[in-house]
Amino acid sequence: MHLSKKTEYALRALIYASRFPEGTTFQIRDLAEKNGIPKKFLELILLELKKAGILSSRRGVGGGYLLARRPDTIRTGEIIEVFEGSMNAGDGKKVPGRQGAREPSPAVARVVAEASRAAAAVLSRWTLADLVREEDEAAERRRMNVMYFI
Amino acid sequence: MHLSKKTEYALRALIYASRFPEGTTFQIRDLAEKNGIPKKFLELILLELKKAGILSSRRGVGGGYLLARRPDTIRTGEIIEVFEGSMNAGDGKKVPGRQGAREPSPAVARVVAEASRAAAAVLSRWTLADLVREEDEAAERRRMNVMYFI
DNA sequence: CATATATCCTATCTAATTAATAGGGTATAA
DNA sequence: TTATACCCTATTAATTAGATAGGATATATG
Repeated sequence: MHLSKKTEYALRALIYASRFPEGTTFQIRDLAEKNGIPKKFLELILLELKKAGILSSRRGVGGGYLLARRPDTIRTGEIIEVFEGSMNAGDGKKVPGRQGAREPSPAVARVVAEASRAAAAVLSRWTLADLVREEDEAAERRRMNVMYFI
Repeated sequence: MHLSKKTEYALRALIYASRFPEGTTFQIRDLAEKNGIPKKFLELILLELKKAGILSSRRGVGGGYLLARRPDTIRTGEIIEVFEGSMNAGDGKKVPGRQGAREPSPAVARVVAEASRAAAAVLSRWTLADLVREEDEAAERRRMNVMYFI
């Protein structure tokens, strides 16, 4: 499964957002600088996350973004769907198609749908809170490894 | 999960190939015409499937392509991997990356890897023989529906 | 109320990837 | 020796992803 840069940036942004105390905002500029993400590109991404009801925002001086809900209620699959479209079948926009082109085989469609559902099931088991915890544990493991080698 | 045109064409081609008696060949031209696939494009695809050990071929007059193995030994995942690359993590070619860019979060990597494995498991359960059977059953269902409406 | 701040919005540009063509080369049966 | 059908490399066209650009709008604060 391949994630686009948009999705990757979105996930990093939301992990970042999760580290702020509930109700306090962060600024795009800081997030962009600290994570090496192009600021203007990040604006578009956060805006989409807002429209999806995952982030909310306050404009003007002292404003910024913040999570719209608690991290343990935001599923990873929900985030990915915003940028990659539904993992499940039948989400595609119908294009006219070239002359002579046939419909994709129903058998293929079914297998793909089943595989997508299997992946979606995993992605909906993991919440943003799990990602943060996992990230902290990975950092801790790295720290222990460094100590081991000294 | 999105399939590229190449993968779609490859799957259609292999379902088509499965319908010929073992050991008999079919021609690119016929396959292309009957399925509305650009012939020259299809050549490239069949060639890749041959290199992957899924098809074999005979050149010259009376030649053509045929399955290299029996349909019930060819897994759907194997076919898809030829064109989409491994479903599992760590298959990407490392690109230098822009200044300031960070590594993708280990937490994200892990979730994606788990989701990919779940999808790959489904795709490796289904064989080409299953696809053909499923397609035939779908056709039969359509036929019954038509009768019902008469 | 002026100003600085920070989000909001739409359009455009560029690079990369995918899809498709093109034009012969090579093996083989008849 | 000829017609057939796969084999191979290169090029072009179309689409999508990634990134920039330039301002519009809302708001806290002096």
